[in-house]
Amino acid sequence: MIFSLMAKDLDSKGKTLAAAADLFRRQGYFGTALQDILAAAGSPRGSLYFHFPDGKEQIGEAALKLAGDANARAIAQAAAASKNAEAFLLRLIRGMAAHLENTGFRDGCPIATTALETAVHSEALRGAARDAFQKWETEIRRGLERFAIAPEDAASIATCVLSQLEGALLLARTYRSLEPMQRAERVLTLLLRPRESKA
Amino acid sequence: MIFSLMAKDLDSKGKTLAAAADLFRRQGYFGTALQDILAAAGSPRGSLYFHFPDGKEQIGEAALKLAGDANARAIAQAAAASKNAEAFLLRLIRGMAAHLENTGFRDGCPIATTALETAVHSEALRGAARDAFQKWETEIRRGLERFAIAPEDAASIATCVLSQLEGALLLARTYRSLEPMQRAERVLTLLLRPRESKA
Amino acid sequence: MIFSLMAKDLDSKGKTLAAAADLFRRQGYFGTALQDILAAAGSPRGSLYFHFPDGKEQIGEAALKLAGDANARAIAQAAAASKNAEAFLLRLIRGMAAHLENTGFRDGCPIATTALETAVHSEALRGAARDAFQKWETEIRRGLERFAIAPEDAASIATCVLSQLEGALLLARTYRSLEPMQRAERVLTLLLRPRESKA
Amino acid sequence: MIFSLMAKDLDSKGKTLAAAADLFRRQGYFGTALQDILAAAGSPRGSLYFHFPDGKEQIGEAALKLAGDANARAIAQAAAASKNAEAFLLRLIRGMAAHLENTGFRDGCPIATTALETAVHSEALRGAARDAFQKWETEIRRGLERFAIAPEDAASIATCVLSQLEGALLLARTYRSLEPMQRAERVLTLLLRPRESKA
DNA sequence: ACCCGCGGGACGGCCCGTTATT
DNA sequence: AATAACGGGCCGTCCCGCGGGT
Repeated sequence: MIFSLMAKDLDSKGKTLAAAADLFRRQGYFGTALQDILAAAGSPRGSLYFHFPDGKEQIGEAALKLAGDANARAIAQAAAASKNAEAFLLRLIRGMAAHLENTGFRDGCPIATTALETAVHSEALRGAARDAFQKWETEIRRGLERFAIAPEDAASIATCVLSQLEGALLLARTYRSLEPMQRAERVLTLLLRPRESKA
Repeated sequence: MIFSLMAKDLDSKGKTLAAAADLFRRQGYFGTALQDILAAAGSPRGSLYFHFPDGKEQIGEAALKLAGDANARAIAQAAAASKNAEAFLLRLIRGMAAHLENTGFRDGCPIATTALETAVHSEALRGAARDAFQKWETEIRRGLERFAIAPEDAASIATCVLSQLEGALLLARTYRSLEPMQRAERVLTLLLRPRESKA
Repeated sequence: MIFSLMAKDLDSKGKTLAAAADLFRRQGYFGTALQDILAAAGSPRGSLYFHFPDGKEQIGEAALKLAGDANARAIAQAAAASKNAEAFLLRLIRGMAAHLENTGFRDGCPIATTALETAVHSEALRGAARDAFQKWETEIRRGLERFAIAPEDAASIATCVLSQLEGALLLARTYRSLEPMQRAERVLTLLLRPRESKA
Repeated sequence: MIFSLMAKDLDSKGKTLAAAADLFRRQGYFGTALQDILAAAGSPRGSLYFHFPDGKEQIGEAALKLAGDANARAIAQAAAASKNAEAFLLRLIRGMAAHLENTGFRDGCPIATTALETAVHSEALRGAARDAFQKWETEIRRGLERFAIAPEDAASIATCVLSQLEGALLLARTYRSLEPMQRAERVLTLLLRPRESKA
């Protein structure tokens, strides 16, 4: 059966992965011990090596991909549920702000911490982080194009939107305050204004 | 003499601190071992706990403060050297982009990595990161006010500018590409436009 | 059919055993992981405990027996192919020297390493090693008796011959040089001289 | 004070080393865990990495050197205490046999096991084992020359003597019997006979 | 009935951040 | 203020059963 297979898969590998993604998001990559992941997932130590023969790095890669894909889907859904570009972007940032607040400022971006930690240490993890960010950018761009943003603008705006979101998340988490998130809304709005003739 | 004192101080404590700040910037807090710092500074092992009785956390705090203050000064100087607000903000981001490129995308923000890593682990380090970011915001705000930006706008714009810079640095480092930095310039320009009536 | 049975057996159990014997010879018992054996034999993991319910120790025992019997047969063949006692012993040591050289000094005695490693750890493996060595001694003794060596001398000489061979193999492997093997030939020759009146 | 310093040194590093040499002799290199060594020496875990920064391999090297040098000295002393060549060689083998018996066949050659185990795994350990064996050969040769053995013969005889000793030790340990040691005496005696004209 | 993918505890060695001694 | 030593804990992986497939 499909369901039992999925359930089975999620009991062993998927559960570990979900726990890993969660912990990497909160504590970062180096700040999370494999022990923590196993304890959170309720998995024994040895089975980990079976599913992830390359060890922690492979878990990190898979966790980044998992979180990246989940977020990409969420972005696409936000676009589909919004009736204009501004609503779309505001939905994104407000969703993040709400999640941040709900977790007591513990759950920030699931990629950023690991990306920064491993930018120099591991090419594989940097690559996984890059893929995740790029997927997000792509989804934001697609969402914008949905609302008739000119394609030549959408890509550039998407990058700025993502930068702003990431920066605001970083500050909000560090300040333990939603103010950076709220102020960031202004930027999102400004970015959607028709670009003036550049002289 | 002031100079000899500084030199002397920089031989023992300051040198260690400079090395720590550098390594934390590139490798993050948990990714940097005390051994690495000692090796980079050429300091002997035992003397570390003479200068920093509270251990690694204290070194981290001091390193964050060092890097934070240095950057705050650089922001103030950028403001002083610019003839209008746009030039000021562009100088900031272009300076960062140049540094990033010059170090092969190794030197990103000296605070962000440690801030994210320790947001949950250490209240002291989160506090030090917060202080650094806030000093930067303050300096950016002051720079903007220098160019007649309305005080009630300057604070908000400063937060957005810092968010955008941080986010762009994160993406640029992860992508190993300056494109996010270049695209971020648009945001900085947009933020300086006179705010329209919000209807 | 005998052949298909052998082939079948050698595909599953015998293949694993052959790989084990090979690896134990080169890397020793503790230096060889079950994983290495499985990888070399191309066998799956779980089937191992079907053939060897007692685990690694049982594999070690079987591998020692396999290598011991093969070598015993080789000794008997060497005796049969030689026309006098000296030729017999020289054939033995030169065969070993050639094999050592052909494998880049990797293939030494297939028993010695495991025998020494497990002399204290496992009574079963020490027993298997003892059986192998004793079979060799017996075959050497028989070979000598074939050439009219007095039975009361043959047993003693056989022990000395085996000791000399083993010691020379050890030194040759450690030195990565055939010189100990060549020098050992002298001992083999001396042992065959008629024993003088010990007066 | 020199003595207290020596005692101090032997309490930390030397004690660990002595325990390591002992355990490697009995259980082999891979069969001995660092934990075993530390437990036997009563040393704490972390100090090991201080004294031996390169880890187990470095301990192995040092232990092989320690045992090798001690044995080389013992050989020289045996030569000095003997009144002819035969007495010298018999003293060697009988001393080893006595030690073997006294330890219940647990203490064999302190080098051989590790030498065979690591012949393929570690170049450093193979080198250390080689050095030890060569020192022994040299001491045996010197001892023989003391008793007017022709220099061109002494080296060759020394190699054969060492081979015979090592092989006999291997068999004796595996058989748990002194017989191979006793029979080896014959070889030592034969080796000292004047070499005949080789025609 | 034979086989094997998957999962499970247990150490193995390494190294980290730290403290007494001097 | 620097050498010497210290436990703790991390990651890897080792050797081993339990259930489903064929």
